[in-house]
Amino acid sequence: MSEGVEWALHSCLNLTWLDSDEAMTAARLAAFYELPAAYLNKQLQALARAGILASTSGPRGGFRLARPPEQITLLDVVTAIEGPGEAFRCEEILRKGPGGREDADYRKACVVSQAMRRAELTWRKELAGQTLADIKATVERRHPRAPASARDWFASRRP
Amino acid sequence: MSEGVEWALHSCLNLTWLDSDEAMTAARLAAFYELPAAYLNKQLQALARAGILASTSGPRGGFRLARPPEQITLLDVVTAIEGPGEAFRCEEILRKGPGGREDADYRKACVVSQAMRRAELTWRKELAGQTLADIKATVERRHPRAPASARDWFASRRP
DNA sequence: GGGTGTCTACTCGGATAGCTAGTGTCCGAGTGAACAAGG
DNA sequence: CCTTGTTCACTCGGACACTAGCTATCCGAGTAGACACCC
Repeated sequence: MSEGVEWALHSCLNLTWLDSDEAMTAARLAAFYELPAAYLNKQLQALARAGILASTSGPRGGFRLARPPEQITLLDVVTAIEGPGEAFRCEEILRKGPGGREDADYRKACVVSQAMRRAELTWRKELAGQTLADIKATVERRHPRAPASARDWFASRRP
Repeated sequence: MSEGVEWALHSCLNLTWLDSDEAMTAARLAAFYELPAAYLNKQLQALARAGILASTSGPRGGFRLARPPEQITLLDVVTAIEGPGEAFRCEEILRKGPGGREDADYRKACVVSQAMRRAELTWRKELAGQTLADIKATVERRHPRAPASARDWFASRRP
């Protein structure tokens, strides 16, 4: 799995602690974790294309959450970065086998494919069951000073 | 996920239909699905290193299951090919952040990492709950002629 | 005929290239704010 | 003082190199069977 998923999740989490009308620069989000700014920008672009973030150009521009954290699941973020394809992609090798039929859809018929798909479905379901708001709440419960600390850091680094 | 996982799973399934004392050549297993023989051989080597297959060299040599299908889970095969590392590898970017501690283990402490790890655990659990024997039984129930058909094909292609 | 040594063909095993996709960087288009000038 | 036009710094967005890991291939080490030869 791509490294950008971790960056995207933490960046989205940081955005939940901001005023929703305020936009955050990719450069500042990157500086928070000492990440390469240009590359994080690329990942945030993907999130914007997926409708998770809203981006505005020019001065005072940047990224902000496109919808409330309750409506952003971890699966949304992962899918935006990794793409919609499944991790286990059935290439239907049964078709090339002796009893293979050209018209059959082995993604559905193949038992191996089904088993792998079912496992991946539980993974997706687990990720879809956790929203950004849940993560935010858990972090705030365990580390109550984290949000204010992050806000202060971003405020102190304001240009 | 690597393409070899699909090949490995189907090859192991074919091996369940063989007499346990008979070894199957990588070349013949590859010919069954028209796969590149040398590359499949590489994947089977990984399965052998993991203790899933037993390999014997020389004439009448090849691969066979190292233990009964009931004791080989899908997770075993996936892990053998993909390696033991997790798909989401937490790089602990929190350590580089403002409140980061050098001594903390963010793979355990980070809420994001926990959520991703939990999802991946359900995936692993689902894969670990399915053995090669289960797959074999399901295939034989849905396509009763499949085992004999495969056996005949391998027999007809015996050098 | 039976035993034995050699030979050969066959198989795995690891070392070796090629290629796609993830990683990282850069510069340009667009934009909104700030500023200066004029009414 | 207020309005308006211009300028300009700032930001995203996509286009361009670089790297790592997956894909694919090849040849060598080892082995088990077959064969020929000798007793």
